[in-house]
Amino acid sequence: MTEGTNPLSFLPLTPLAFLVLLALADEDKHGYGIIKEVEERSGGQVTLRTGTLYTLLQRLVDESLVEESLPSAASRGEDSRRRYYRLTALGDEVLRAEARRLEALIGDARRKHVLSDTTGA
Amino acid sequence: MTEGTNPLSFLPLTPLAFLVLLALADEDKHGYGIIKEVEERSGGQVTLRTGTLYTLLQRLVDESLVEESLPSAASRGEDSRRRYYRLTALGDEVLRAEARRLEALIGDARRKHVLSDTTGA
DNA sequence: TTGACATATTCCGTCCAACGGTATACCGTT
DNA sequence: AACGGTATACCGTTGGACGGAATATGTCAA
Repeated sequence: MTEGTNPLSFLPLTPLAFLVLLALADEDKHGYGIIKEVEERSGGQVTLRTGTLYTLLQRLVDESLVEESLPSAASRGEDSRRRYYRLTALGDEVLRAEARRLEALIGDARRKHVLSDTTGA
Repeated sequence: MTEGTNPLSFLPLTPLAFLVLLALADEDKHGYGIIKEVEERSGGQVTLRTGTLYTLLQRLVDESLVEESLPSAASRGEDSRRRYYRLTALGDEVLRAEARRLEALIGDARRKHVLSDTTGA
């Protein structure tokens, strides 16, 4: 790995990379499934084209944030063309680190009254 | 403006664009000041080079998210080389929209146990 | 008043992620 | 076998970010 294994060295993630890692956080998914999840989750606002997703996915594999996984028992019998991906331990750490970074920025935004303040402070 | 005035059409912002708009949220700043704020706010983690910042700033001006502002009364007497920038009404809307988008994603991350859950749910 | 250093902006070449679309192929249904 | 939906791969182009050099002004001290 050319970037070392320090999660912080991967930040900030591109918006799309964050979306993809987040989509893989709860369960392994195949490429097309990721496209669907991202589009639905954004309320159809973000349209993730195939050219974008598959090259991004390959990049994430190259960076060891994601790895291909053999179809699980649960997915056996499904479309054989599907290639499943899952987060690596490093990918999971990077996702958490980015989520914390964004959480801190949201806090800043609140302090600057960019967002309504839920705490009443 | 080539992109219309719908704030949602600007999303997602690049991580750097979000950082810069957020830096301008509370008060007008000059380029170098933005660089310092972003670096300090990230704990020295993000190093914003001049080439990156000034070209980004110009792009934001072209997109009508930011505009140059004459030095305010408060800043008069300061370094005359400084060029001050402020959010436009559109820029403010875009910043808010992006903050809300990120807030929603942070919620997803919590639901997926990527982040610790502050609500106890 | 000149020298040194920090501040501040501009400009340039390179790199790479994202974009948009096409090609290919397999799936299920009719 | 033909069709629409699913699924991945490939490719040329664009544009934001990168890294640094160039330029110039401000400040302060000797």
